[in-house]
Amino acid sequence: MAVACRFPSYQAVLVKIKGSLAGEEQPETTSLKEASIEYFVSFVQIFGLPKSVGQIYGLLFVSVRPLAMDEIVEHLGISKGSSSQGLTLLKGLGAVASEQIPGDRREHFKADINVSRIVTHFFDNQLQPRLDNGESRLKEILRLAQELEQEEGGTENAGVVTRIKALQKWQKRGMNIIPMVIRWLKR
Amino acid sequence: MAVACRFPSYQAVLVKIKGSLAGEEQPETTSLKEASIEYFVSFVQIFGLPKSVGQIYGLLFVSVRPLAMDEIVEHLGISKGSSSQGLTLLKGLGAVASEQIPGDRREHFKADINVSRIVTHFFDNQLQPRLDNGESRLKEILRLAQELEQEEGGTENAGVVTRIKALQKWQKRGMNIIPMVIRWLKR
DNA sequence: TGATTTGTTCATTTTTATTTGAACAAACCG
DNA sequence: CGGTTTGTTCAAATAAAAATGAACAAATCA
Repeated sequence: MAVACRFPSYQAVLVKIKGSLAGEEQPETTSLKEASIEYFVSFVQIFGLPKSVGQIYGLLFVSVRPLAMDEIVEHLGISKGSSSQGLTLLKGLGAVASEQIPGDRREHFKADINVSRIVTHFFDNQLQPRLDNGESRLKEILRLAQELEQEEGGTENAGVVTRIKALQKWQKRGMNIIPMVIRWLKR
Repeated sequence: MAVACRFPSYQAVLVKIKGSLAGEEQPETTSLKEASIEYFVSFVQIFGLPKSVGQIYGLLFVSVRPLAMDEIVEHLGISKGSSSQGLTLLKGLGAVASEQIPGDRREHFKADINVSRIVTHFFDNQLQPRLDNGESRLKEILRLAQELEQEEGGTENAGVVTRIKALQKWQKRGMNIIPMVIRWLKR
């Protein structure tokens, strides 16, 4: 499974236009459950997460009591496999917690709205490692560029080297801003 | 085309393991061009952008002079269509600029490393509108929950209403942090 | 212990996104 | 003008991601 921040796809706009011309009807009234699911589906899609993950969270978010997996499957009409994978992911993010209900063997899930924890988890586990990896790769790129500059003895590559060094500064800046944002969220 | 922040996909890990067992060989030496392309491909994929966009930017980033579209097509072995669409996207992000070279009719492209402008553009055009939309949707969700609470007269939904209000606070926080980050990047 | 319930895994299917390339338009050239 | 170069668009092909569901394992029960 994968997390990202998304733009609408190349041809998505065209599809939308065609859809509205074809006269797609939207339901006039929306229930709380439907509204919540829709909201979280589009939210998780910003981060490139599967729709099913948003559906599950949206359902749990407006549920008055924790739900068992088979209840989620039934409410959403998704497969057991998707539920299991989606819940595993959401637990991993710290976005849902599970508890036992006396006299019921099933695991029961509820939405956790500790956004600060979720974001921190995302930054630490997803963003930070990528930035760390990027740092060492940039070093290698700089090395290659400087090598070329020497070999050729020319000034042609000087601009490239400067550009790489500028990017390194931005890389560092990016890494510095993460703990700042986390601190601000926890405040 | 669509932008997001990505996790690796559900089955991606398995594929990796299979690959290493099959003994995929990596080239021992990497050129500057290759290293730069790889770097930016994985970078843009964090944001859910197509690989071709990263390839194009990576190539332009280490090019000593601006390149015409047919040169990009030739270097990368991608189609004219992908180049055109990718360059349009990158121009839209403010990540590449184009210029005319005297005596040559073709448009020439070069990488722009004004990261602050790119990030600002992303926040303003992608993130902010989504958050604005989210705000009004949350209001509707709250209304529906309060309606239910009244109808049933019960206290069952009280927890849900509280949860929605908590989420609204986080929504506001999210919207506040954007200008802060932008200001910090511009500093 | 054997039957039943609960939950996970992963090959296959389905859905969605990206790339291609041919058709087209627009600008330039002689 | 007609021919050529440059660049865009979009239907179709390809590639990638997500969902399904059957097979399996593990826990509980009677």
